[in-house]
Amino acid sequence: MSDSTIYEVARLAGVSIATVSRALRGTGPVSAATREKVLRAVEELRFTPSRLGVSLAEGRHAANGIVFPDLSGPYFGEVLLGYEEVAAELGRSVLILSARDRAGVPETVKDLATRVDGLVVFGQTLPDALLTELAGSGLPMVMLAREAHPGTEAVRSENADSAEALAVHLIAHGHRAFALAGGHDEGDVSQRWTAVARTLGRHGIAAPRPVECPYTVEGGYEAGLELLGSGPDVVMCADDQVALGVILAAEELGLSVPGDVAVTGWDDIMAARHSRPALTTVRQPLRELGAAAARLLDELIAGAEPTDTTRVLATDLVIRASCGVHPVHPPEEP
Amino acid sequence: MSDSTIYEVARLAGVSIATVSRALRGTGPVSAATREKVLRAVEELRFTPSRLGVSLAEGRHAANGIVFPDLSGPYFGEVLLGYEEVAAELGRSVLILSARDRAGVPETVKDLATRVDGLVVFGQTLPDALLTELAGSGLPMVMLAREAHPGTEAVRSENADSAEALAVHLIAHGHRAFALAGGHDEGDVSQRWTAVARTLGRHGIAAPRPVECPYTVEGGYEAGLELLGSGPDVVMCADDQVALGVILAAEELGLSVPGDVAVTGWDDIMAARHSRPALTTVRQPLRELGAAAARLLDELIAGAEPTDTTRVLATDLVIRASCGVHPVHPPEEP
DNA sequence: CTCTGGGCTGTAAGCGCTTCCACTGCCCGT
DNA sequence: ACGGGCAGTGGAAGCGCTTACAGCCCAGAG
Repeated sequence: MSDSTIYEVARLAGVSIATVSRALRGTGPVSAATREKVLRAVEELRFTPSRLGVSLAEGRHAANGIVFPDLSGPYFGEVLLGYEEVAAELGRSVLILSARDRAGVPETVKDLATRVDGLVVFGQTLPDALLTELAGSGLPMVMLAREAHPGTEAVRSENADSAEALAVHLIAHGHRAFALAGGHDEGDVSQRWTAVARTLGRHGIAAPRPVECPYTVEGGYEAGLELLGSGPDVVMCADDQVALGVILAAEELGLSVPGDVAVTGWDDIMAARHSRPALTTVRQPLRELGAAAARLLDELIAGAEPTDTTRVLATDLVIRASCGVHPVHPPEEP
Repeated sequence: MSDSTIYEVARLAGVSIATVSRALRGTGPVSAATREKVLRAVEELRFTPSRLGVSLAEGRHAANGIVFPDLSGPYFGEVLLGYEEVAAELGRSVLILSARDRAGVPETVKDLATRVDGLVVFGQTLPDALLTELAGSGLPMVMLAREAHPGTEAVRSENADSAEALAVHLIAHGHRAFALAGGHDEGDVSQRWTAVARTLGRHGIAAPRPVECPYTVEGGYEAGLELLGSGPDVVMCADDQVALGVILAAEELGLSVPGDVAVTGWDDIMAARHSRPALTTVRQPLRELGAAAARLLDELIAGAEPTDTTRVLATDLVIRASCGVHPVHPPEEP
């Protein structure tokens, strides 16, 4: 952008750059006549202050970053949207970074860190050592979809209670042979599996070991082919994409859902509602998750001390057809 | 980020900042011993050069922006992912801006423009006057999902041919009473409707006026309630979300899809494949769209002159159940 | 033994802006 | 009539870095 600088504006207006700056930001006294001259010059030159100069002088970026894993799908998009919206309201630009190539990630993230006033980090995207280093350097950070790391804040949605409620519901359906699809290494998911295991245990049901798979439709399909061989009553999945994949696998194997096997997801992505059968799942407040992170980050940037606290957002159990047919099934609002 | 500066590194290493800079970037000769000292100091201070300083001195940001409309849904997320991936490969950070609140958009975009080396702009997100001003200021720009604006490059996916193919397919199904859901004001969509109208005309079928609606499930639902009253054979929708909404509306009205009315979408979002019935649609190469935009932008930033050219990416007609039952319907790969 | 040419370093001039400080008038109180 | 105060303004010092440009020293050439 071959933009004009504050010097050209000052020259054209016949004043000093200090006056231009004051006139534009409304800091310090400027006579009406002078302001007028400055504004005219700004108009004529189509001057917009260089963010670089402003940031360097102000010592702040008016921008913050968000780093998320490679995963595609609707989940991150939604959270990102909520995040960007609030950040924009707070006058901050948003830098995104997808930590896909493990190789250069630490450098890339550190570079990102010098472009922003604060950072939101998704789940287990970054190694703990790096988080510690970043937090230690005084970078305001908010963790998303996991517990707070020392020196940060965190927001996640509720896991254990909803998982228990879902398990209880499935048990009430008469399901006894459970299968779990989707690894348990990630913070959020492992909390759910733990709660499920506890709940099943209380009912005298043995908790299965989750079958690891990528959180994609393809991953779910593969896991489904493997799982369904043992003839479970129900497959609980780490997220909706996995569940959709499992349903495809069931179809492939000639099994009816929920007739032969029930399937549940997590997240309530758009496809969950439109799938056949419609997916029983747990709705996460994705936009709110992003929005809350943006607000927390803003507080930290404003000077609040990190409290290592994890905020928990409520979820909704969404009962649809995939977990077993219900006597009454009121239509959803569009 | 209370990071250390190059001065502290220089002092600790006992050299000048110029030497530190040279040692770190490998520009200019530095003795092995000195380099060693510098690296040790960098290590000890955990020094990462401030992007602000570097950019100001280099006169480049190593970052580019992307601005998209308010719309949520899977579409933008996918494109964004493709964009970010390539941008990262090219060593550029990505700033995102959602142009939702019409009020401050010009200022916000201009501010964004001073943070980046180039900009990708989605569809009709920004008024033409603003595009002209930005392009006129020498900002490298790539338009996405629309024709090139003077002074820019553009990438979109193919519209007319696929729309015609889809219309021909529907006619072959025996459908005659067509309805169109989703406004025609946007560049991409209007190209499709034009092609559909032409095709229908060739078959002596009157082309209907598209019913305007937001490109969301809700919008499609409302439009569906309105459209389905006149008993069309088939509803062609501006995108998959609208189509899913129309299907819900049909369900609400007790109509079977595709028995009573066929429905088609556009984009092939994830939900299209899992919906009941599975949606006949046109697959857009979303990631590639974003990736191509990133590469084009990089060329412009590297100094290429804008050619006002629009690249067109091929699409795939995806025939599923929603347009009418087919004798043979091979299962899709997961 | 002097001269020359590199190799290696440091000095300093920006890059575009904000803001502290100093300075000039001018109005007002006394 | 005179000093104080303040609105209005310009000068200049950074903010953290890159990069000419210049200087130094030493080896090899003549």
